[in-house]
Amino acid sequence: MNDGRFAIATHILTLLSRSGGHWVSSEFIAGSVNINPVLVRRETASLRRAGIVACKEGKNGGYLLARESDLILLSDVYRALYNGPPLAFAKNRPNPACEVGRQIEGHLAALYGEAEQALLDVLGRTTLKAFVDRFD
Amino acid sequence: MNDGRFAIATHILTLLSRSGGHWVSSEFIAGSVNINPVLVRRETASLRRAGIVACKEGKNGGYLLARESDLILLSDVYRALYNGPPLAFAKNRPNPACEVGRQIEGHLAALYGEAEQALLDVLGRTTLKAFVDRFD
DNA sequence: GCCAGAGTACTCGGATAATCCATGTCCGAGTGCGTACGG
DNA sequence: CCGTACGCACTCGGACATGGATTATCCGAGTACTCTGGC
Repeated sequence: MNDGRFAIATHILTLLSRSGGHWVSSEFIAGSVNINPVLVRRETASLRRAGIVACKEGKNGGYLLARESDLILLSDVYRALYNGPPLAFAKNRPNPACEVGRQIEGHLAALYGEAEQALLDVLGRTTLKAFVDRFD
Repeated sequence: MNDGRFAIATHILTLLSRSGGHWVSSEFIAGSVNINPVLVRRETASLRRAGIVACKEGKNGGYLLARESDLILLSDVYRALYNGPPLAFAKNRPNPACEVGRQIEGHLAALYGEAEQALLDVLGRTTLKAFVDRFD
């Protein structure tokens, strides 16, 4: 979560929520977030697969919220981005010949499960609309 | 947190907790975690700055818990590793000319604060000793 | 004046190249043990 | 035989290469608006 992707996604959705139902291009979004338009499309791809945003190609195309902002929970956004396997150990597996190495993945997975659930509880308490309403 | 650093640190501390008060070298730890010894030293450097582990150079040197394992909370470990500024936006600052871009960092920081606190609450409920006791 | 059709402009999506950070390798600093020499 | 001093082996810590992943550039696919020609 602290890799910036959630921040980008939230920024995108905030812009879409304030667009008044108009299609917003990735280039415009990129200008506000101050990143490359391709990165915007990367994130919107995840959000689109999760059914949070809709896209339209061609002239005057862009992105739009797929449903009302008060029906989008920030936990939905989190899940849309991090729906992969729980990455307790990304690359190197611990040494199975070591008593600790053999068991730690399971224990860490349990701990991570608790932690992630707590995170989702917090994010699930806030809708996108509530978040956007905090802006002037 | 999902970058593997916490997993490595927890693994290290588990090994130290089971060492029976003997100094454990970074190379031995690396063998169990299955990573390069330098990465172990990187993490122990953070843990040492936080006063969680002690180190000794020279022959028969290595690392040791700086205090009893039931006095080390997993939240202490988390704070030791991620004590930097809240990285809501790591690299590119949002466009200040945009109404959303100007405000989103603050709103995200508030949200991240809540989320991180929930995480710390979970981790703060478990001591290193309790975690290690789950191993056979 | 009105309709149809092609052209054009604009946008998303994916493939390929460049950049950056995490990882790995190497070398210096420090410490304890072993050994050898002198008393 | 005992004490001291030197040398060596081992370990941490930081500086400099390397590799893979993130980021940026480019090109193709698709859609709506526009302009032109015909009726």
